[in-house]
Amino acid sequence: MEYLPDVFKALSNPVRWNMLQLLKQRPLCVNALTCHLRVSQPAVSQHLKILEHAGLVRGEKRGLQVHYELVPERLDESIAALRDLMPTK
Amino acid sequence: MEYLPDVFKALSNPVRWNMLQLLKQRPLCVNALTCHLRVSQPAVSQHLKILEHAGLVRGEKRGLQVHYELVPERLDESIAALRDLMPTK
DNA sequence: ATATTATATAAGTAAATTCTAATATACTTA
DNA sequence: TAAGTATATTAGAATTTACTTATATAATAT
Repeated sequence: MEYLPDVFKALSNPVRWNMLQLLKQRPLCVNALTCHLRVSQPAVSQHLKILEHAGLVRGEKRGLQVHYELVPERLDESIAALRDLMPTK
Repeated sequence: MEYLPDVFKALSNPVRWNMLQLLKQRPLCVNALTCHLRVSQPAVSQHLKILEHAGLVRGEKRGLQVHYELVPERLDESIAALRDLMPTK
């Protein structure tokens, strides 16, 4: 559970939060994500790297494109960590 | 839900995470928190300010001391936000 | 009133974050 | 092979974070 601050750090940026919202429905390629956000393509790649390192998304190469999708397991672990913080158990 | 990145930013620091773990059981005053952590008292006060601004803790003055405690409602909201991100619903 | 104790604020600094512009890499197609 | 497209990486600048030291504020006690 030592990676938790990394996960929350990944979640703490508004651009990355928007990216996760976009990925919530379906996987998207870098270009599609870039079109929906107000930052450059390199910025999107950099944010994806942070999210991937935190284990929150996963990229799969498909021809020229890389399709990124959420990793629900990591979200589950984050939820569990927050729930563990609750005083009333 | 616009404050969410602030909440996750508050959660993303290891010192603050430790503080929340310490507050999980019972309220603690600033000095007690400082004794358990490796940073100075002013640093603890500054971290508490960030946690309080994020709505994750609340301080109550009791004589000379200020007792800080978790705010479970905000934790609940954060959990709900993460759950809302889950693809399989 | 003065001293003591607990906490908060201010000022300054080193390191981390986040962006853009430029460039590199990888794959596909003519 | 050469050109085009999608993504990643690099370098550098502006901003934010997180700390320490010094000081201020507030409450209590002598």
